[in-house]
Amino acid sequence: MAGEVRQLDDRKLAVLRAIVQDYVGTEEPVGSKALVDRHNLGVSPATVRNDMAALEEEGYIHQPHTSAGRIPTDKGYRLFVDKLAEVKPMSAPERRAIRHFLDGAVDLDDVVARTVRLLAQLTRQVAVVQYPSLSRSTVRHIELVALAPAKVMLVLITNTGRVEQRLVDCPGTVGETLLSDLRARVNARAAGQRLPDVPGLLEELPALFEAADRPTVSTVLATLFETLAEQSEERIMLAGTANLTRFGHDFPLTIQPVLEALEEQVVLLRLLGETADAGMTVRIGRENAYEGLNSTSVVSVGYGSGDESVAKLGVIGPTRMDYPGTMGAVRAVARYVGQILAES
Amino acid sequence: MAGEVRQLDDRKLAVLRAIVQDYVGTEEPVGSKALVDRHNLGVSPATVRNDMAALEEEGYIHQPHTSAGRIPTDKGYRLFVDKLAEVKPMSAPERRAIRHFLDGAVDLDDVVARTVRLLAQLTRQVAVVQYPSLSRSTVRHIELVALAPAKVMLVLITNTGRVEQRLVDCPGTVGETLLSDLRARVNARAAGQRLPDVPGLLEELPALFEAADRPTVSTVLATLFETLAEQSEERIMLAGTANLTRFGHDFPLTIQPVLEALEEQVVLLRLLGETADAGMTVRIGRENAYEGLNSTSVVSVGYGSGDESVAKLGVIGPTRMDYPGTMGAVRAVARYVGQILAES
DNA sequence: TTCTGGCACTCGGATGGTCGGAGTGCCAAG
DNA sequence: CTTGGCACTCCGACCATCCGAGTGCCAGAA
Repeated sequence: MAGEVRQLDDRKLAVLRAIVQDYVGTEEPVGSKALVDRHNLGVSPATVRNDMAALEEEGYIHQPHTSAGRIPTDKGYRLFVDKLAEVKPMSAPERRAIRHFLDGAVDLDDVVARTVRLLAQLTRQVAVVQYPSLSRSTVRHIELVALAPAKVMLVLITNTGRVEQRLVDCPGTVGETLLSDLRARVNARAAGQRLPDVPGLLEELPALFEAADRPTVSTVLATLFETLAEQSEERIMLAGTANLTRFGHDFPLTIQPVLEALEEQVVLLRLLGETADAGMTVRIGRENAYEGLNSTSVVSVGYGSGDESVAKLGVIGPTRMDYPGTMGAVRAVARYVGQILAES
Repeated sequence: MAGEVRQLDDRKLAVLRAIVQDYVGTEEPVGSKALVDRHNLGVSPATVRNDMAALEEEGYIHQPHTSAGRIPTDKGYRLFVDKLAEVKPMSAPERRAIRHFLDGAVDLDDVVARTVRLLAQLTRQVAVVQYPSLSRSTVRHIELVALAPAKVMLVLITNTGRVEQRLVDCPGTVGETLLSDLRARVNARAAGQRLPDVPGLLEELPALFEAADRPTVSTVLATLFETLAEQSEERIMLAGTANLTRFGHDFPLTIQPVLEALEEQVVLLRLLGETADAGMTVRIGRENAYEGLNSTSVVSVGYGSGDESVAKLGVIGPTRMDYPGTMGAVRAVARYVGQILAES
């Protein structure tokens, strides 16, 4: 008995899978007849209809009008993603192309720019790439440059290639001796350390200097700490917004909030922030906290130079997207970006 | 006689001006009756109709369908901009708001980001701001940092606050003495100079070093020259794409090419590049070289810290835009950005 | 000569009715 | 439990009609 119930459920799942696949392909509600024609489920349309009724009862699919085909609901897509779909790996030529395209990058900006374009092209959707975040990076070098008697430029270089600079107005004239002394000490302690740990390591540094120099040292360090902490400096790059126009022909109403969301770095950062550190995150329709993205899905994943993720990237598309393909592309790109970062 | 002809022409121009204003306001073809109702031209609809016929004959306006109102053509807008419209100055509160909003910026990225958002908000259109170009800037400081025995990081800081960094792989180990010597000499010659002039000034620098060090010096200099020359590093920031959705309700067909154009930095750079160095440039519809922007107008202007323009900014909107207001906003923002840059 | 009121005409867009077909739900039989 | 049959629903396309805004032109007034 249990076996037969199981059998039934399997078929219902197969029907759901078929509905999702067809709908993603055609963008039109799919009916029972079309289903049996296109997929060789070994049953008749009438049977499929019964299954559909059950699936609808459970909230996995839904019909826009009484006598129309069915459309997957968010819940339906969710089940599809969780249970029915397998991430589609990139083909060998695709992998080569990714590799080749990313290999040409000359600096971090370029890596990010190439990545985001590549992702947009591969998925034909909107791609988002976050710059390696400061908080996960380590210090490669901290440079202090005297620009004027009381002006120092502070340059922070991270292992991910990110460079941040700040102008420091010092309370008094800054001698070259003091500056190189400070530079040496700061680097000795901070180099190789994770950014958030640095303030702790430099805490008693002013005490090591002569009283006269302490204000200057403190000022410089304060600016450094600010720079380290500045989460607001999280940056993001975007590409493929033109793909939004393919979202369906009813879209004028739905494209505007999406574009607005994409302009708000804060929204995007939060979006990516919700990505799990390991594994891929898929947020479908209403699962997105931000209202403007209620009819879109977000596929995101962390990437990093080592095992650890230093930032996130992802794509944003209609809920009716090709999940296996998209997930495959996102995963592959994330992996290669990680490799590139590790090499540089 | 001549006086009477003149009179006629003046009225026709007034009619054209009225048509442009009404059409920009309502987004609907404007008929003769509506015109005389809304503007107090002292004549009857029939007279206006005659003038309209003449204007159409001349190609300044056009009717989409036989029995519809008139719409200005690109040529009509051009005449309007050249002869009939006056740039609308910003009101005092608006100017204060601009000033205040831009004053909060902490670094160059922030200035550009704020500017572009501000411009998008003021004009309710798509805004574009080019980063101060390297070729117009001068060197503030060049820093050399040893990262590894044979790896040097080169950091170029310009007077506009731009920072460029490059990794240099040197042919051999680089001693600290050599590095500081090189740093001192380079800065002594290059500081304060315009970027394109720098290579010339450093040309015989290798000759001043010992033979053993020359390969290293040359390598570093080569990278520096590359960085200086890298026009491709021209960067641009964009905001307000969501405003595209207001372009009219027929827009699905027209929004896509625009979005595509906006994604191509190259297109945008060329667009801004065509801006006259002094004064404001307005390109209307077909006047834009890029095909995707054939139904948009671009208002752009140079900005700079001194009298000289170091970069361009502008907005992109439908040909049916509020030219006086847009031009006013663009001019005002450019002026204030210039001031901000001059101060920092 | 220039402007004006009148008039016939055009044509786009809205309204509403009809019709076909895709798709459904249900039922009775296999 | 599956299947074929059947009645039913209802969307969307198609078509005809109609209304009104707007035009061009003309004859008369200023």
